Amino acid sequence: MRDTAMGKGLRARGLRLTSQRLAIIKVLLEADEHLTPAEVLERGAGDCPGLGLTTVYRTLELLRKSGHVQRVHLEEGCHAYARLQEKEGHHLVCQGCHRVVGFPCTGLADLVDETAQRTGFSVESHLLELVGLCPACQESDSIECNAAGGTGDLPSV
Amino acid sequence: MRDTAMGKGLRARGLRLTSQRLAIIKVLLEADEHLTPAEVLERGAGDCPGLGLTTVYRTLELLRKSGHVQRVHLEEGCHAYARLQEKEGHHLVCQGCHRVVGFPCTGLADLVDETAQRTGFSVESHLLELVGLCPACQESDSIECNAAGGTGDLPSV
DNA sequence: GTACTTGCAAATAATTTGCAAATAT
DNA sequence: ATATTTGCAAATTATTTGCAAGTAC
Repeated sequence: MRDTAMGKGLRARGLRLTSQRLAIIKVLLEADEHLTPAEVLERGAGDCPGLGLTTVYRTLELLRKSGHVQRVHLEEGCHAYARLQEKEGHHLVCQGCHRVVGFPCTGLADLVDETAQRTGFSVESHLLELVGLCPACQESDSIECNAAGGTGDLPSV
Repeated sequence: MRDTAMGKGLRARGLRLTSQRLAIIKVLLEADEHLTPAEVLERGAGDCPGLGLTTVYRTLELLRKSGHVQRVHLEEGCHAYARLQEKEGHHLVCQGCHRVVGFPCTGLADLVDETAQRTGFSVESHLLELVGLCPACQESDSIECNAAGGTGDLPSV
């Protein structure tokens, strides 16, 4: 863990690599899904007994600030975390198993430019999140392995 | 208010148009920014004294389910609400004054299709939010009319 | 008249902070 | 050796729920 991008990222900022932080990084690297702080705690406690929720919150925030982890925004229950998996990470989230796959945001530039021109806004960043079903969850008859449920009960986007 | 899309939307669902709901709808229609439930309460209380926060939460949720209002996701302090302003609403949010402008998501289809093919996911919906500065806030020297502050202190997307 | 709504108060859940003890470097 | 980090407990903040009273239709 010490030599991962996350580990190096922390050191580069003059931060210390404690056993707690290493355990949290390990959890994030091994997870395919987005995780809440409580879930990170649960998994991390395996490697690091006595790990505290406060530390998890603080470490996730450090990793977010150094750009290694990103918040995943969900209609219900916001603020889960997932690591960035490819350059320029945006997230593709599975409704069934919560797996998160990153993808680059190429192809968005035109839309952003056009919108910026039309509105006069200067666009500094963007958040793009696709929601759907991963191959495995499509097969296993939709949402049966599900946890977070649907998005609502009427039309939306 | 009774004849607005929001008002009709509620009636269409067999819901009643109470003074509280009308006041909340008015607040949303008159706001250019995204608002937290507490802010909606504060403004709505002008028209409807005694309006309760519980009612605001419940009404925003009803409007969200009927597709007239959407949650705006922010890195810090998620879960503000803004009305949908154009078809297929996505949001362009001003960091300075929190104004929210909607825009249609045309141009995203290719990216979505390509990503779906590459990953095998079936994509059911997406969340796109652009963040930047509106024309007014660009002039008045960036973030001076600001409230929510920056996004962090290191690189990100 | 009746079913839907409201607002209060209380319950829950999520997140942050103060601080003394522990620890990485 | 020392500044950073931890974890507890407590404080905050956000959101939800039960329920009797009120109200739109």
